[in-house]
Amino acid sequence: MEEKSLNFIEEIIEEDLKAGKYKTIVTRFPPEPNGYLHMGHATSICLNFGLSKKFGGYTNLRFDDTNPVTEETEYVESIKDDVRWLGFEWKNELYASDYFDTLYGFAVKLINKGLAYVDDNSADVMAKEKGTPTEPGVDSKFRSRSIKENLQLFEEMKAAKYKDGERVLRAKIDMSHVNMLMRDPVMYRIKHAHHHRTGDAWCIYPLYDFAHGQSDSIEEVTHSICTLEFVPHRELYDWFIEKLEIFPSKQYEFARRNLSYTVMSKRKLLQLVNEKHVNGWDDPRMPTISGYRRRGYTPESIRDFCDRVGIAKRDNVSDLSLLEACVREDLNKKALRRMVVMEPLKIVITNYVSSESSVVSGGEMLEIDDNPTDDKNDARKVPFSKELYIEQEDFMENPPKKFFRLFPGGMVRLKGAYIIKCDEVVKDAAGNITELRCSYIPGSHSGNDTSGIKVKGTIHWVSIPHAATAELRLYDRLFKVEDPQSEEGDFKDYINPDSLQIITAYMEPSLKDAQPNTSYQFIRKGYFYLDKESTKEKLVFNRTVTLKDSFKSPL
RNA sequence: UGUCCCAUAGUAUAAAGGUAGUACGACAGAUUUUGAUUCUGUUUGUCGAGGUUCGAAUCCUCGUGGGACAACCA
Repeated sequence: MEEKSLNFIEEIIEEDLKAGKYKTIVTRFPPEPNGYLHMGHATSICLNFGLSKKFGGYTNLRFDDTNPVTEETEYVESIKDDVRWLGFEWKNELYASDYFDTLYGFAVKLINKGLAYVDDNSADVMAKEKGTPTEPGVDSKFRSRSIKENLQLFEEMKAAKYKDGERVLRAKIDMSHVNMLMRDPVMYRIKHAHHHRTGDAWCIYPLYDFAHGQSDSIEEVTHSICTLEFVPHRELYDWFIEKLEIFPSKQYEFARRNLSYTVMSKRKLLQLVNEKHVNGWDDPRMPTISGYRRRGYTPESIRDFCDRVGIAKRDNVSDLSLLEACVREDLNKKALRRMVVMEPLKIVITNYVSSESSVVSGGEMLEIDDNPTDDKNDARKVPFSKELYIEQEDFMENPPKKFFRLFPGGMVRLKGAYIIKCDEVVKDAAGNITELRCSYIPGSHSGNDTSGIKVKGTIHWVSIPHAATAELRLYDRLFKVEDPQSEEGDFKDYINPDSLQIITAYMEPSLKDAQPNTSYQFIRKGYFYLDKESTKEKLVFNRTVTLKDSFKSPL
């Protein structure tokens, strides 16, 4: 068996295990519940859960809920749904807020060690004293407070004696440290805000740097994996763990996953939602997991995508076409084939007379495969009649060379039915084509063709008297440019105004019973999936992705 | 004019000092009752300059380019 090469994190883990550093590895997926999960999170989820699965161990789901003003239970629920949907099971469901007591104790410990102090300065003053990346900062005048005074003030902060912003607790490290994060970072701030889980029990909340690593340590996370922007935090992460003398979790960073023709930061996605450029977090155009789910992507295809893309430490923008290739590959195996006409052109088969044994009025029932790539050979019945719709684009009055479809005097096969010939083009007074009059070749019945005629093209069709209708939502890329965030100006200037097109289509009647959570391939058109807004009376389908189309229109 | 991270086909990712490979894309052809699928083939790459070495994508130095860092966000 061929061994797949390891990525750099897998290599680290393998070495750690070989060296006996850990008996078993523990990872965690630590979202802040302040938005919906997107494809970047999917990468992180696949990585973290994949690692513990591969090397033995487990993964916790931990909500990094240390900022009560941005976090909501709605987000917690959606995050859990998304992780489950992707196919992963966490060992423990945990919250940073579970550790507020412990964290408070850690802070007291540092004060007692003379490694933390209460600062009364305003945020402005502190920012000024902090210096810049090239200039050292200066010590706060409160830096030398006694341990006793710090202890008392910190307790008073907790006891709601002060207003927001009046005081903070800072680590005492080094105001001229080359790493800005080591210049006495704030550990606790006062926020008289309602927390989604702890309610009003607290009015001081730890900041990321005094919560994340500590939570990792409490859970004995062995490999704490995050994205590259946290590289400068690692030094502080290690400092707190060392001074607190707690379990030495280790942080490793990889490059955030970007996708072409979209944006991938919660802040930007939130803007798209709030400013109504899309219809909510699960709008099928969004790169959110819930958006992809609603659009008809499968968890398998997203996992496959994450797998194929891999991880590394350099900035990247993955090709949307790879994601699309992944869904197509998965859906090609699973999707039921159906015929749907999106831009109808009426044809009348002048010489067609329904057989006497016909089970449908004015026509006959034909049996057509559900999925030719499948050896189950399931099929459904499709009514055929004298009046049909075909796609407008499947007919050209003056066809170029290599046009395999219908044209005056030309022949095509109707999928699963007969070969027809176009005899006459009917136009209205304005010269628009309103109808085609065709004749069928009697011996050309699908499956037992005795006509001896070979045609180059096969097109799909729908019987007009039997057709059902549905709304089709056709999605295109959300942005006009590959990497909207690296363009000049506001990323929203690059929104694709045509990212959603809504049409009414004519469907073969079997689709009246279309099921939710089922992918259909509308033959020659793409993969479709019932939307959550669909009803019995009005069917609504989302186009998951088009079929690959190598037909080059000569125009 | 600081510190840190990064640099391999168009994109993404391998090659742990020893033949630069894979996937997607693009292009061409075969098959096809979906111009789909499937199959075959083609295309394109180690940021630059030095150094170490029998041998460098890999190690070192200096450049160049991109990114991160000055929130009481995460």
